[in-house]
Amino acid sequence: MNVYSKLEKIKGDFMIKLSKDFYADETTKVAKLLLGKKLVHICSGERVSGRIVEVEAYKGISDKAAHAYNGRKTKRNEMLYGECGIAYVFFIYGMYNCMNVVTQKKGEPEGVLIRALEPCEGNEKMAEFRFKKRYEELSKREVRNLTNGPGKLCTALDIDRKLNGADMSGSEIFIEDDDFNSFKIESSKRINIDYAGEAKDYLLRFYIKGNPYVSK
DNA sequence: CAAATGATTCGCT
DNA sequence: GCGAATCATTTGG
Repeated sequence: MNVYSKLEKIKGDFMIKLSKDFYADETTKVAKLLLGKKLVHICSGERVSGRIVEVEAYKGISDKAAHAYNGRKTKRNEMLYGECGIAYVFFIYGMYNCMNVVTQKKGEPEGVLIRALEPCEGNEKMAEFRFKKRYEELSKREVRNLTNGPGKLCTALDIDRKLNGADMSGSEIFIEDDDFNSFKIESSKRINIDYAGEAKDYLLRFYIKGNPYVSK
């Protein structure tokens, strides 16, 4: 399977943008493969990006924690039912956005929640979006809290519902493989899904062992 | 440090 | 109305 659509040369390094095919696979497998990849949003022509260090798999119809559990389909979650490789961005707790990438085949409403990033490029823009300050002015605590949670990373990368349905292989928001592979994967229960019955105990959260930007 | 609490809006029942 | 795939702040040790 050719999972790569494009080879791009940026700042002297080879970056490979993940194509739609990458996301067509089984959700848990895609979730683990996304660890170490780089999420990029082009903001006013500038690359703002972070390495994916924490994800959760949501297994759709059979998963009590998933928005599409039992085939539930609404205006809000309809993106999950479409083609894979699409962004599903939803608004939560009155204030925050969370971002998923849709996986598997059309009609299989599954996805991977991006839960934390390690900042890579565009630190000045991230500092502005998150704290309305210059990067140099951030406290140590603010630097550590730039992108270490699903709502935080959306604020830092200026991701909101205007990107719901965006093609993740397009030119505005996408994920790159830059061959970062030197890490161990840990798994755990998913976060803040106490309502989900037996599904709350599934080990569908994956993160890079020891990475300081994994959410607390 | 950990635990508790308030913020604030949308989508669905 | 109510609860939500969250976070910042405060409080107490």
